[in-house]
Amino acid sequence: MNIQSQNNSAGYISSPEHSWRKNKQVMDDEFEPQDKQMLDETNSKFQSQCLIEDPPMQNESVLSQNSFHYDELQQMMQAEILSPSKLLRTGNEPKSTLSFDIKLEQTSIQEEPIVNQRTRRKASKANYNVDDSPTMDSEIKPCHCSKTNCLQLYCSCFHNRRQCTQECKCSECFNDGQHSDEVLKAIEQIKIKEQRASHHDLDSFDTRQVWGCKCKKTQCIKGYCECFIRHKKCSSHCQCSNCQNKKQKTSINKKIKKI
DNA sequence: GAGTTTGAAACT
DNA sequence: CAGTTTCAAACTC
Repeated sequence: MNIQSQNNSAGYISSPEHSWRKNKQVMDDEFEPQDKQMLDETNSKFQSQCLIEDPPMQNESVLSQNSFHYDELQQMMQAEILSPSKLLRTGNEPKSTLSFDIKLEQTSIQEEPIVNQRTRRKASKANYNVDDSPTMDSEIKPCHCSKTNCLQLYCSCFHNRRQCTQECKCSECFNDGQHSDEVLKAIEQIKIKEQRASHHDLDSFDTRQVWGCKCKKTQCIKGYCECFIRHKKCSSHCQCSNCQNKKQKTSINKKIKKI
């Protein structure tokens, strides 16, 4: 078994162990106790194979999920800056190769070709991938930021760690490849706040991750709800009210039969 | 397309 | 850490 290490959108890499933990959390939310026992056995085998067949990570500092390494990030950003800037783009060409692609090449972990690689989930609600299929960067909708210089997580482009494009209608954009210092500072600040808050062990820049909605009025059935947008059922992580997007208790046997 | 509503992000 | 404000996207008309 060759378990692919997954990159996240901040340029860090989730280990197979980390992925397994996330999968287990999903399982804990989705299945009945009797179903979980069956899956636990399967997961135990899976985890054992991870431990046996996957070599130890070569560079833990690089692979650390939540650590922030300014020098490495700067290297990545510099590489990113080398890509065509917003001013040179036509809007039709593929957007710049993202920073984590470069990081992945620095590891010895086997990777899929970029074409087939599971790309980062789109960031903003408008940019969420509704069918959970791989998302081409060029499919990400442009932002319309007017006040944040595209340097906060409100900005879908910034959140996905990609430069704004000519299609964006943002004002005074600093995420255009010409303001790398500002971008780096913004990322650093977010990471620092993330570490202070420690609300979760997830990465703010990993937009594939869902850590629960807090919908109050829309019953989690409108585009405001991140779970709904992703065709995910709300889980115990959510703090929503009057939710109409909760999972239905179904037997795992039905799910297995489908497989 | 303008105005309103919404929930995430940021702030206090 | 709970409440408030700010923000950009979703939504409505």
